Amino acid sequence: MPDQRITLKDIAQRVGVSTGTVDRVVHKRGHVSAEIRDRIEHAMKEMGYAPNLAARSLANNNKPFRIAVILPDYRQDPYWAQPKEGVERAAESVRHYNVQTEFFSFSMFQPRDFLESVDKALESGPGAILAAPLFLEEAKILLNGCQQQNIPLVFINTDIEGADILSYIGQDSYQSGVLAGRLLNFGLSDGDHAMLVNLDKEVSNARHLQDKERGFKDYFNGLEKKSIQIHTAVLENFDEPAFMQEWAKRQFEHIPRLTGFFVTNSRAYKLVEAMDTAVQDRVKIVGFDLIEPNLKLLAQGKIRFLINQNAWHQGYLGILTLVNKMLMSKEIPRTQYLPLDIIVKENVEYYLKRTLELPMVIV
Amino acid sequence: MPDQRITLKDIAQRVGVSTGTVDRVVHKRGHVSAEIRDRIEHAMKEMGYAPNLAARSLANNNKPFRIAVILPDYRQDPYWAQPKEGVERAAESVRHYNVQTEFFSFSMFQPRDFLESVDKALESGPGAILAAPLFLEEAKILLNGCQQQNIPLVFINTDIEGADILSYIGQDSYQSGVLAGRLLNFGLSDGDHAMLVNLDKEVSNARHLQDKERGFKDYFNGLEKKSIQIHTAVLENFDEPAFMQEWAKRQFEHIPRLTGFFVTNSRAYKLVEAMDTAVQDRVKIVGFDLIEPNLKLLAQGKIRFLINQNAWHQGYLGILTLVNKMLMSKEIPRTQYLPLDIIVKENVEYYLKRTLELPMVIV
DNA sequence: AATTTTTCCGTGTGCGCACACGGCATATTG
DNA sequence: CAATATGCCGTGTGCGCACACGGAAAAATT
Repeated sequence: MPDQRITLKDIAQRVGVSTGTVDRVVHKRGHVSAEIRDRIEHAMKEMGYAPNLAARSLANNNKPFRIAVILPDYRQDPYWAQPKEGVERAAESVRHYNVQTEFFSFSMFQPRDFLESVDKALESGPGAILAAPLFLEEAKILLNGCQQQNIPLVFINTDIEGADILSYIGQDSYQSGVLAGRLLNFGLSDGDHAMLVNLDKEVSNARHLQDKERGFKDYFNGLEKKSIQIHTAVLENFDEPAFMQEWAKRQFEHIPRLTGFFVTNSRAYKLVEAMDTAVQDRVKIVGFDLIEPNLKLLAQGKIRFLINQNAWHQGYLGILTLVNKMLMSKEIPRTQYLPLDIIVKENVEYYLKRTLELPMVIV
Repeated sequence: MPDQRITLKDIAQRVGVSTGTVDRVVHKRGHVSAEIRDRIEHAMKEMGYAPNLAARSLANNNKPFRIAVILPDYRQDPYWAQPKEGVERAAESVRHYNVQTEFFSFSMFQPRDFLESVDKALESGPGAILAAPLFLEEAKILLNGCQQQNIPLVFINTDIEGADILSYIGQDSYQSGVLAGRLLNFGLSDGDHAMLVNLDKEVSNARHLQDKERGFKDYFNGLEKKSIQIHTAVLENFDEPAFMQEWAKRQFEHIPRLTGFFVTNSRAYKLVEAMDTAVQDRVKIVGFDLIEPNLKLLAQGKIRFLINQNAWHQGYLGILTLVNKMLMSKEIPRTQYLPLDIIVKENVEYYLKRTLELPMVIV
């Protein structure tokens, strides 16, 4: 590694031009003859020039970079507080670069509300947009708007196949289903029944839920030694305790050997609440996400495993990705899968801490 | 959040002094009257001053910050390639700050060699030191040296209780033992026997191995429903296949229901290699770390679980911690526990990727 | 009281980069 | 051929901070 950093001036001296000319080449701002441009580019390669990002950000410090963040309202679902906090943390740590964030929240079951937020966000004339595109059709409006105004866009939580975005940050839904199968399987015996439970309202419009289901079933189909029968349920009324309890009771009557559940989103706690205490201790449940009600049940042993979707990091990385691209001119991969953390009572502590004391210098 | 960032100049104008005076207060360099110092400090709090780190690093850019890195030779043990790579990656990403790293490797079973590296490192006059203090007694020499020369020190992998260092970065050894117990327990039935295996040469001098053992045993002692008997083995000759095979054979003769193993470091693969194929498929093994030979056996199902010690991140965070402290004046916690990632075949992929495509911005 | 020392504070420069501005050539036009 | 336009390039300034330097005032010494 080179001992001394190469600067614009070094390149300029080597080629015999001024720093201004080198700068024009670096930023492809034209007004440089082809010959000199070639010589400069050649020298940059040869000497291994890399811009000093600190200096660059200093020189750019006058103009703010505003990022519009479109996320569901966290008051409707505690899950969405996590990406929000990640965004805030990231924003805090890139404030030196004059990065500003503005939130546009929407009601997570109302596509129209999402569209409204999209409009507001676009009208605010942002330098970039970070969004969780929960609704497939409505997300296309957002995609169009960004394309027309040439605004870079990052998706978190939900990807849209073929969408022309800067990057998707989230998990591999299919594989998380497979993993859930594997984890649930630890607690099941040959001949047991397991059930996949969707506690959501837009399942048919939510690709990632379908992917999880596919992965889950594929895992059990691939088993050789055991035979586990899989059932599926979609419950849109997950917010009505009476209904849920009635439903749960019926399931155990119909399926005596029903011993495992996989809840495909962060609402596993709602399933637990629908069961009698005795049943809670008997069944094995695998769910998602480190939100408060789930954590409590994990500690009590009523939820066996949680898979961490790293929602906090989705927000955090989302902001950093945009900053990297727009301010640092770094290349960004189209898909950034976050790990599928397996959480049990014995290791949960360290995942909770992590979001608080993250490194501050990030690279 | 304030729209416009507060600068030294703002403070200076407000108080009615020059930026130089404010700067002296910021850096506690003295030569400022008590009254003006108070007024400046007051103004800084009131206006919410935070230094522009980019500008600070620019202004400091002339003097390199050299970090000496004292790690075991990775050619003796693939595990140690991981922190090394983490260090290199971090070094690469803070090169803008004129940070330089120099490696001083030592033979991991020879305390004398460690001391030699310590001497060399100290003589090189580094701005900070990152070390893995494998040997308790010898590490104290390092501690003394750093204290005398006032060199900030970060430990990874192994902590030393009460040591006056900037920070320890690694895992909670005790808890990783508990977690290993929990994971192994999935595959054990009432009456089974399990064995904790130390494949190492300095066990009595290695606190973290003892902590893991304690955690592991505590877990099984706390079980209510099952009764699992725990055995312990220390094998210093883990590098002699003939010896290992002979040893393994004897164990199964003596303990017919021996079905689970917990290998307390990254050498689980050496245990597997000591067994017949049929036995390999029957026993349940929990080990540590995502190194090549382990990964292969994990994919084959011959290792059930790996606990990720996040060795790569230990190196990575180690460097960032020092940079944060010394160049950014950030406060650093004495202990930075990394999560205990549970790795199975179904989620291993994302942990391997993560080290390659980490975020890139600097703060 | 004159000098020296000490205390305290302002000024100036540079870090590497971005970009506006202006100037010198050469090309274009009447 | 003069006048204007255009392409190319150098110069200068500022971003916010760190720190060396020097000067003025106050304190201590002779």
